Amino acid sequence: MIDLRILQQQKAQIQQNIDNRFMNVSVDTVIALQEQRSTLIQEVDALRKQRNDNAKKMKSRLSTEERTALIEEGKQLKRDIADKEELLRRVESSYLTEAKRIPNFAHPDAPVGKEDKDNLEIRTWGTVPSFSFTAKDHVEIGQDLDLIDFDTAAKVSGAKFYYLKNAAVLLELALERYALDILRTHGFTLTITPDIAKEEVLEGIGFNPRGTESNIYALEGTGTCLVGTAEITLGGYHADTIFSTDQLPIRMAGLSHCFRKEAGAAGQYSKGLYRVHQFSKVEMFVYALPEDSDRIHEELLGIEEEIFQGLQIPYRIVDTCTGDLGAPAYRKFDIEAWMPGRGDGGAWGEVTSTSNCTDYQARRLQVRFKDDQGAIHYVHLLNGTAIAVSRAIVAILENFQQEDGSITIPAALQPYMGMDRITRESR
RNA sequence: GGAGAGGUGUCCGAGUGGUCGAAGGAGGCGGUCUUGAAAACCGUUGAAUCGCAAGAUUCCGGGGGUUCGAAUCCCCCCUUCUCCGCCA
Repeated sequence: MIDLRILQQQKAQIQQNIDNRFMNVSVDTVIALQEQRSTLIQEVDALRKQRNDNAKKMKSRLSTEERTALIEEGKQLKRDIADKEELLRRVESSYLTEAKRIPNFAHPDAPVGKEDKDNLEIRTWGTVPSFSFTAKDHVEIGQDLDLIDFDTAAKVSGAKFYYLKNAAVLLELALERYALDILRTHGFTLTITPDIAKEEVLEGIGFNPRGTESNIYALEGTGTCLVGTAEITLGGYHADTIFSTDQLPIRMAGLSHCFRKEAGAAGQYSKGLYRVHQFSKVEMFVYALPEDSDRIHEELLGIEEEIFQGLQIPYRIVDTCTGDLGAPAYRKFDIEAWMPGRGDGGAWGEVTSTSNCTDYQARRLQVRFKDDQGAIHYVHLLNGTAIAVSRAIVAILENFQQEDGSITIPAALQPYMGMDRITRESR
C-alpha cells in the first residue's frame, strides 16, 4: 500500500502512475472514501468522548435521580456509538479495499510500457551456444536420460507436476546448496521457511490469496495458503517490528517449495518444467533503510549474475516495464537465461527476478525503523531470486547437452553433484 | 488429540469493574555529583488514527459479548509452557 496521506497532494502523479501500469483504479474514488471516513471518525470520537465523560461523572457519590438520568444518557450514547461505528466500519472497509489496489510508484528510469516486450534489455552475458546437431528441449532430454517424469506425475498429481529422478535429484540439491553457499558469503542469514503462510501475510506482501484469478492455493477452512515464494514467509518474518537504524540492512535467504495454480497458462512457452505447480527456490530478501534500497537492489542483481555466471549460462538482463511490474514493485530486473529448446530455435526465458518494493509491503506488514531523531519510518523491502531450481534445470539441460545425448555439469556444480557429466549409463 | 497453567509497555512484573496508558523494578535517554567513570539522587522514556492546531480517540494475545463504564466478568479463537496420548 502507498502512503494514503499524500493522496490529495499527489493525486495527478498517482493517477498517472496507475495509467502507466495499465491498471484500473480511480484515485478520486479513494479520496472520496477517505473524506467520508475522516468525517465519521471525528463523529465517532466525539460520541466516545461524551460516553467517557458520562461514565466519569458516575465515579462519585450521586443521588438516585442523578444516577438514573446519567445511566439513561449513557444507554442512548451507547446506541448512537454502535450505529455510527457500523457505518464507519463499512466505509473504512471499502476505503481500504480500494486503496490497496493503488500500485507502488515506479522508478523514474523504469521503462514505460504495457507488456513484456516493452521491457528494456540492459546487457547480455555469455555466448549463446550453437550446436552442430539438432538441439533437444529439456522435456526430451529429461525423458531420454530418465531424469524427469511428467507422465507419471500427471497420473498421480495432475498436469504440470513432475518427478525428478536419478541425477536430476542430485542436480536440484546441488543447485540449492551452490546458491546457499554463495549467499552465505554475502552475509545472508540462511533459512528454510514454512511452505504455508497465513492469508494476512500473503496480503501484506501484495498477493491476492482468494478469488478465481489468484495464483495461490488456499487451504480450505484454515485461513492459510501454500506459499508461491519464500518472499512471503521472509517478509512476514519481521512483521510488526520497529528496528533501530544499526540493525539494518537485514539480509535473509530462504529455501522453500513454491506452489502456483497457473490456471490458463499453456502453450509451448510454458511446456515441461518451465511453468509448473510446484518447484523449489532459494529466495533473497532484504530489509533496508530507504536511502540504501536502490544500491542494495543493484547488489541483489549482482548476486544473481554471480550465480548464473558461475553456472556458465548465457543470459540477458531486462529492466521491467511499468505495465509488467506488479503492484508492489518500484523497480524490477529480470535475468532471462538462454534456453535452446525454447520456442523455435531457442529463446530467452526468465530465471530470476529482483524487485525493490520500497515501503509498499512494509506499510501493510508494519515493518518500521526509528531514525536517530526518534522518528519512525517504514523500511524498504527487496527480494530477488537466487535460484529457481526448475528453471535452472531447464537452462542447464538445454545449454549443456552434447551430441551423444549426455549433459556436462558446470564446473561450479561438480563438487556438489559428485559427477561431471550425466549420461544414459551414469544417470 | 486430552488435562492443567499462562499471554500486560524495550524487558521483568503488579493489577480491587469506575481514581489505569496502566504500580514497582530493570534497561535506555537527559541532568546533578565526579578529574573521569561507577555508585547515589532527580527527571524522562510505547504506538496508531483523526485534526491546521489545541487536543481527542483507540490499543493490556486476537475476535465477539455483558455493563452507563472492562486489563479486570462471560464466550470463541490463536499462542506459550507442563503432563498424558499419538507419531517421523
